[in-house]
Amino acid sequence: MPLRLGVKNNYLHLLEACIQSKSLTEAKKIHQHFLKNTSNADSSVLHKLTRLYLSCNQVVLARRLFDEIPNPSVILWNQIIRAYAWNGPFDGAIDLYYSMLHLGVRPNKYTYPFVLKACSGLLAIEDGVEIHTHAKIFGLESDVFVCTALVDFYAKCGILVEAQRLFSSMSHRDVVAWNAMIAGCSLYGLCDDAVQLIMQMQEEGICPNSSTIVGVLPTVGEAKALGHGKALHGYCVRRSFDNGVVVGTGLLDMYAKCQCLLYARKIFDVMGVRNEVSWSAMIGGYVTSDCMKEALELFDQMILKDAVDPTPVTLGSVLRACAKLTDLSRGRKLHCYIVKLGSVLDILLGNTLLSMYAKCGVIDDAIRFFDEMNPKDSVSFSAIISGCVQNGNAAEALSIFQKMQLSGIDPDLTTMLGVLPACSHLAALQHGFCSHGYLIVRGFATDTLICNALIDMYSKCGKISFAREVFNRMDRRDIVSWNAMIIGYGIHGLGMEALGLFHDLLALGLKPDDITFICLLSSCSHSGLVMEGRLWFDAMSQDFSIVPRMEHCICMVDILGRAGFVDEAHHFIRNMPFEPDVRIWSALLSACRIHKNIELGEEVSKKIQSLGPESTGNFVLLSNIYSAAGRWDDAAHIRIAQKDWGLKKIPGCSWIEINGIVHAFIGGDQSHLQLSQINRKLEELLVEMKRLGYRAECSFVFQDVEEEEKEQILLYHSEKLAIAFGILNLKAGRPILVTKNLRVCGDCHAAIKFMTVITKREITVRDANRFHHFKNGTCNCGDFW
DNA sequence: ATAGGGTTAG
Repeated sequence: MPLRLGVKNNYLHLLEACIQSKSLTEAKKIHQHFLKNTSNADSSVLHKLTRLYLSCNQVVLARRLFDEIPNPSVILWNQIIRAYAWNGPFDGAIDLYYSMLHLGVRPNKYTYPFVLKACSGLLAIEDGVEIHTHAKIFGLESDVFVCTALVDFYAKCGILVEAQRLFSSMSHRDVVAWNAMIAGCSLYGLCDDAVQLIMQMQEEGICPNSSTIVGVLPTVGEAKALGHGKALHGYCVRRSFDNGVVVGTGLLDMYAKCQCLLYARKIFDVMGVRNEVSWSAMIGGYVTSDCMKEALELFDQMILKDAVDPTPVTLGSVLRACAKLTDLSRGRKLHCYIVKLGSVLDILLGNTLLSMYAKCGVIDDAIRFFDEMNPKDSVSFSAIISGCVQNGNAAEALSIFQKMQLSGIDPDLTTMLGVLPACSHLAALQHGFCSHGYLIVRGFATDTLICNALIDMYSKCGKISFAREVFNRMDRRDIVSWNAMIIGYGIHGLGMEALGLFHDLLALGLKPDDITFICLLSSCSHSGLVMEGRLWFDAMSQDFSIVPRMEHCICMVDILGRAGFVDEAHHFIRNMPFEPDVRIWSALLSACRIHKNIELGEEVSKKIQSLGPESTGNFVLLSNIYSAAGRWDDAAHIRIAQKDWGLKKIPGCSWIEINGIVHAFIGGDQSHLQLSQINRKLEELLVEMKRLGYRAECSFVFQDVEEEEKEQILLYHSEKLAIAFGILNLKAGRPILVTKNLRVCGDCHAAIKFMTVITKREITVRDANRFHHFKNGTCNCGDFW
C-alpha cells in the first residue's frame, strides 16, 4: 500500500475510494491497519468505515463499529437505520430510531421514510402512528418525502382512510406518492379505486411509470378485471414498459389470474429476459387453472434447460399439482429433490408438502411430517385437520384441534372450515356449538363459506331447524348454501321441504348446478317422491342443460328401486349412455333386498362380482336377500365368496356425544367402563320389548348358533350399546342422538321403535345414508332405507 | 412481479 498509513486524511481518501468500489476485502484490510496503527479512535474515520461496511451490505460489522462511535451524525444514524429497513431485521431499525431520540439526536426528513418502511414491513401500526406524531412535532409532516412515506405506511397497513387523508393534504404529489396510494388500494383488493387513481393522476399531469403498473396488476388479476388488464397492457406497450422482466411477469400473472392462459403463455414465450419469478408465475398459473400437464411440462423444461433454479414458490406450485393429481410418487420424488437441493424448507413449502401428503391419502405420513414441523402455524394446523377429515378420521381432527388450542395458535376462518365438517361427521353437536360460538366471537359467523359449513354441521347433528336458521340469516348465499340446505332436508326425510326450497331457488332466478340436482334427487329418494324425482331428472337436462352424471343416475335408480319399480330401475340402468359401475348396481341390489326380488338380486350380484365388489356392503345385501328367503346355504356361500375376495367386514361402529365427549361403541364390544350397567339396561329393555311384541330378527345373524344366542348377538349391536349408554347418561325424557358408520341394522331399526315407547324418549339414529327419527314407536323413514 | 390451509354430493 503506497500511502503512509496512520495519517488520518489518507485513510479518509482510501475509504472514500473503497465506498465507491464497494470492496469488502480492501475495507477489512484498512480496518486492520487502522486498528493496529491508531490508538485513539477518530470519529470521522469510524464514520467512513461504517459507511463502507454498509455499502458492502455488512450490516453486522457496520453496527459493531457504529456502536463505538461517541456521537454519530444524523446522516450516519439515517444510513444505519436505512440498512435495517432494507435488509431487516425491521425491529432493528425501529429500535435504532428510538435510541436516536433518546440520545437527543433530532431525526430529519430522511430518517422518516426509512423507519416507516420498517414499520410497514412489520405491520407495526402502533409504532408507526407514534412515529407519525413525532414527525408532526418536528414539523416534517408536510415534507413531500415524509408525507409520501406516511401515505405508504398507512396504505401498506391497510389504514386507507388515513393514507387518503394525508395524500389529499399534499400540495405536490409526485409519481412516488401516487404509486404509494395506488399500491395500497391494490394490496387491499380495491381494484376499481386503484384504476380510478391511475386515471386521476394522468388528469393532474403525472405520468404513470412502470412501478405504477406493477403495483396495480396484482389486484387487477385478483379481481379478474380483464378489461382493465388489457388497457394497462396497451399502456405498457405504448411506453415500452413491456420489455422489462418485472412488468412482463406482472402482465403474465395478471392474464393467468384472468384465466387467459394463452395470453399469459404468449407473453412468457416472447419475454427477452425471464427470471425465476416469471417461471414460477407461469407454472403457478397453470396449476391454479387446473392445467397440470402444462404445469409439469414447463417445470421439466425449467429443470432441463437449467434456465433458473427452482425456488420454494416454484416447488410449491408443482407440489400443488401433485396433490390435485393425487400423484403421490411424483410428490415424494419432489420431497426428496427439495431435501437434496438443500432448498429452504420454509413454512409455506412445508405446509404445501403436508397438504400434498394428506390429499394423496397417506394421512399417516402427513401426520408424521406435521409432528416434525417446527415451527407450525395456523395453516399447518388447518391443513392437517382438514386432511384428517378428508381421510375419514374426524376424531383425530378434533383431537389435533384441541392440541392447537393448547399450543396458543389461534384457529382462523379456514381452520374452522375443517373443524365444522369434523363435527358433522361425528354428529358432535357440543363441539359444533362451541365452534359456532367461537366463530361469532371472531366475527367469522357471517362468512358465506362458514355458514355453508354450519348448515351442514347442524343438519348432520340432527338440528335441521338450526341449519335453517343459519340459512335464513345469511346475507349472501351461494349455490353451495342452497345445496347444503336441500340435502339437509333430504337426509331428515323432509322431501317436501327440500322441494319447496328448490322452488324458492328457482323463483329467485338462481341457477341450480349439477350438485343441486344430486341433492334434490337424493331427497326425493329418501322421501319416496317418485313422480317428482322423474320430473326433475328429465327437467335437469331439458330445461337446465345439465348432462346427467353417474351420481344422478344412482339417485334415480334409488328412487325407482325403493318405491318398488325394480324392473324400471333395471331398465333405466340398461339405457344409460355410459357403462354402469358398481355403485349403481349396488343401488339396484339394495332395491332387490327391500322388495325381496331374489332372481334379479342374483343377477345383479354377478354383475357386481365381475366388476370387482369395492366394498362388503354388497355381500351383506345379497346374503340378507338369501337369508330373508330362508336360503341359508346360499347366504353362507356369499360370506365365503366375500372372504375369497379378501374383503374384511367393516365393523359396525356407533357413537354418541355426551357433554362434549364422543363415546364410540363397536358391535359386541365389551370394553367400555360402564359395561355392566349397559348390559343390565339392555337386558331390562329386552324384557320390556318382548312384552310389547318384539321378536329378534335372527335372519340378520350369520353365525351358526342357537336362536337364543342370536338374540344375544343382536342385543349387543353397536347402535343398541350406544343408545343404552345414552339412556344411562342423559336425563329422563331427553332425546338421544346416535350416529352409525354403516346402515342401521334391520333388527335394531325394529327394536329402537319399541325403545321409544318404553323410555318415552325420541331416539334419532344417523346412519351412513340418512336420519331415522324414532318417536312413539315409529320411524319417519317409513321403513324404507 | 410469483407462493401454503377451505364449504355442498350415496
